[in-house]
Amino acid sequence: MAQPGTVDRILDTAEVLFAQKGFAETSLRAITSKAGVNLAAVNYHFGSKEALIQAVFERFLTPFSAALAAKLDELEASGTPDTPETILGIVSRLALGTHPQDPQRAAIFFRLAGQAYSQPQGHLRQYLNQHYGAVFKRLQEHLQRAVPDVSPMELFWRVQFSLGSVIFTLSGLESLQAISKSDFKLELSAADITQRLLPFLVGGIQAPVPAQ
Amino acid sequence: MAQPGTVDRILDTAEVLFAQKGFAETSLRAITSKAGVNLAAVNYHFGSKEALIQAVFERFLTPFSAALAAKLDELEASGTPDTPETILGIVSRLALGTHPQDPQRAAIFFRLAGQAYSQPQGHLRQYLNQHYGAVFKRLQEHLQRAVPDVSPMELFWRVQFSLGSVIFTLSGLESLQAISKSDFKLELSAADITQRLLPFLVGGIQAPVPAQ
DNA sequence: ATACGTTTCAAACATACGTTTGGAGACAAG
DNA sequence: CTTGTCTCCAAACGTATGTTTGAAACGTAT
Repeated sequence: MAQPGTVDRILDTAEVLFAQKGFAETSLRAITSKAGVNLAAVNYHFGSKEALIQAVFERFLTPFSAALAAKLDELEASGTPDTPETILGIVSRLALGTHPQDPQRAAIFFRLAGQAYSQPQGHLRQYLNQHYGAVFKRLQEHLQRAVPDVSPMELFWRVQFSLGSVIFTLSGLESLQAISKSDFKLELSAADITQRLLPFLVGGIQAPVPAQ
Repeated sequence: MAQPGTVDRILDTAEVLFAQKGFAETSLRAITSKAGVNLAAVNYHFGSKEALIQAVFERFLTPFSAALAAKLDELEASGTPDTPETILGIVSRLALGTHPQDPQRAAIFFRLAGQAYSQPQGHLRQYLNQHYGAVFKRLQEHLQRAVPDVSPMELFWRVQFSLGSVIFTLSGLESLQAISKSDFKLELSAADITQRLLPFLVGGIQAPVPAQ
C-alpha cells in the first residue's frame, strides 16, 4: 500500500504555501520538497497542479458548507426570526470554528479564497459557485427575510460587498495585525477582528437605500 | 530619439494585461507583442518586470493621490463639517473620475489594486503604503472627525473593511456584473455599483460599536 | 559628413516550471 | 513462487520565462 499520508502531506503543505505565496508563485517542487514526497507524486495522485488546487479547496469547503447547511436547518426548525446579526453570526462562528483544533486554519482558508477570487480568469470562482452555490443562495434568502426593505438586487450587491470585507481583511491579516499593533499597541486575533467585522457588516447590510 | 511612445505603449498594454490576468500570469512577451515593441524594450526602459509593475502603479496613483490631496485642501478651506458621506463621496468620485476620458480605467486600476493586495508577500502593499500613506492617513483623520464615537482603532479596522469591499467588488466586477445581469435582468455600470457601495460603507463605518 | 549617444531589434542564454517516463519496490491474490 | 496492482522515485522532456548580448538604425550635434 501507499506510504501513509502522502496525499494528506501534499494537501497540508500545498494549503499553507498557496496561502503564503499564491498559486502561480508556488511550484510543485516547493510543495513536494517541503512535504517530503517525490515531485511526481502530485501528478500521480491528483493529475495536475490545477486539480491539486481544487482538491485543497474541496477539503476545506465541503465540511464548512455541510456545517452551514446543518446550522440553517437548525435555525429554520427553531422558528427563530431572521436578523442580520444571527445569520452573520452563524457564518462567522462557523468560519472560525470549523477546524477548532487549528485556529490558524480559518485564516489560511480566507487567504486562499482571496487568492481564488483575485484570479481574474475566474476559473476557481466558477468552480466554487457551482459546487457551493446552493448553500450560498439559502443563506442569502435568510438575509433577505432579515432585511425585507432592501431589494433582492440591492442585497445581492451588499452580500458581495460583505464578502469583500471578510476575504480582503482576513487574507491580509498578518500585515494588518502588524500595522494595528504598531499604531495602537494592541495585538488582535482573528476572532477579535471577526467581532469587529460583524457590526460593520450588519450596519452596511441594513443601511437605508437612497431614494435614487 | 526613441520611437515615440514606446514607454507609454508598454505601460498602457501592461496595465490592461496585468488587470486581466494577474502579474505572474502575464509574460513580458505577451505585453511587448501586443504593444508592438521589441521584447528587450521592457528591460531597456524599466530594468525588470517588477520595476514595470511599480511603474504601472505609479502612473495611476500619483495623479490620483495628488487630486485627493487637493480635494482635501479644498474641503478644509471651505470649513464644511466632515461627514462620512462627503468624505467617501470625494474618494469615489475621484476614483471614477481621475481619468474621465476612459471610464474603464478606474475598474482596471481596482483590479490591479486587488492583485497587489492579494500578493501575500506584501511587497507591493508595502510600496504603496510607503509612497501614498500620507494622503491615506489624512483621509482617515477626516473620517475620524466624522464619526467621533468610533475609536481610532475601531475606525482603522472599519476603513480596512471598506477597502476590502471596494477592491474586491471592483476587481471582480465583470463576473459580478454577469451574475447580476442574469439574475436580475439589469446591467449595471461601475458607477452604478459605486453608488450602491456608498450607503453600505457609510452604514458600516458609523454602525454602533457593541459594548463588548 | 562624421562622430556619438540613444534606442531598436533578432537571437541567444540560463533557468524554472509542469509533466512524463521507465523501472524499482511493496504487498496481496492465485 | 508467480503474477498483477499500486505506489514511489530519479531522471529526463519539452516548453515558457526573464534577462542579456551585440549589432544595426536613428537622430543630433559637432
